[in-house]
Amino acid sequence: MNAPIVSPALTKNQALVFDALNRAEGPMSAYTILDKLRDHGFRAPLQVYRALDKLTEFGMVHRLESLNAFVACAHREHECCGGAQGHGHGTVAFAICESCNQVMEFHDHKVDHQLGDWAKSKGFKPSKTTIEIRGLCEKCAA
Amino acid sequence: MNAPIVSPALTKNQALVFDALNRAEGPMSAYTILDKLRDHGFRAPLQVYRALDKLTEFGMVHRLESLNAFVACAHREHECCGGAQGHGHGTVAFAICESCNQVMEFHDHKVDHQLGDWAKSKGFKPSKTTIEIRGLCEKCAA
DNA sequence: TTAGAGATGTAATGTTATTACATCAATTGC
DNA sequence: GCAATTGATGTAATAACATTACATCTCTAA
Ligand SMILES: [Zn+2]
Ligand SMILES: [Zn+2]
Ligand SMILES: [Zn+2]
Ligand SMILES: [Zn+2]
Repeated sequence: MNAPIVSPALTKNQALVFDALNRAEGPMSAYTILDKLRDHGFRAPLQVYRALDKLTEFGMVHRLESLNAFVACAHREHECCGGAQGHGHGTVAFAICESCNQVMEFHDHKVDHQLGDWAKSKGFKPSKTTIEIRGLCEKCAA
Repeated sequence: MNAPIVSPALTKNQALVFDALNRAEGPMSAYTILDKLRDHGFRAPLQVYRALDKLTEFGMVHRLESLNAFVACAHREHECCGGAQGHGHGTVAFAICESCNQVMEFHDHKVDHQLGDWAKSKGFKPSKTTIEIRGLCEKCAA
């Protein structure tokens, strides 16, 4: 099954974590989230990790592998390139500014299809694809 | 400066780590490498991390972000898509089998250029790009 | 010969993630 | 109503990954 099109009802902990990520300006580590939620009763890492697992499964949150951190989903496109991954669309990519920590989430058909073609040609069956560009955003590169 | 075309002379520790990675069938974590090299005098994680840093800088080793692990470079292509990254070629991508842990390293012009175009259009200056496809290799998917 | 740069050794610490086990709450079937 | 199941939660302990700090050591260039 793919992730549901409509966001599922969140549990209390999931809602707290999702809210924290939405308020944040950039990605946060699980332990940073934990610290932000201590006032709301969070005491242990597992409370955060469990919520993040579900939110990721729902496609509402993405994990940035090169940062060991998490961001709320920011994609604004229609469903496309439907596949086994993500929010019912194809692979998501991220551009991460190493100066201001801003993250841009985007989806690129051509990249997605090209990687899909490569996989097909090799008989490789993708389950999850990570694309992360580290560098400097326009503002910070100036 | 880009990485040198010719591999530089390696220090003793760098050579030991590189050799361990080349002998390995798949990616290894820094601590796994440490354990393999205890007989050769390695005692602390930092000895491994320092060597890995240099080898990565030389383009002889790649870090797999989604695994927190390292592989010896396996690319066999000519220099192309020259850029600020890697061994004098463009971005490298990896397909990682979650069943047998085999890793395929490849370079795809179209993907590279497409991501480069996206960056250009946004004024983003890439320093390092990570592309990792997790899934099942042909053999394991059968 | 001495000052600087780079490599090394070691210990301690910091950061990220998981395992194990107990408990609680909502749902289902009887 | 009342077990049985399922999923969410709480807590502690531990595992896995990575860095900081500091002391040597070696080579080389002035
Ligand atoms: Zn998204
Ligand atoms: Zn920036
Ligand atoms: Zn390579
Ligand atoms: Zn396989």
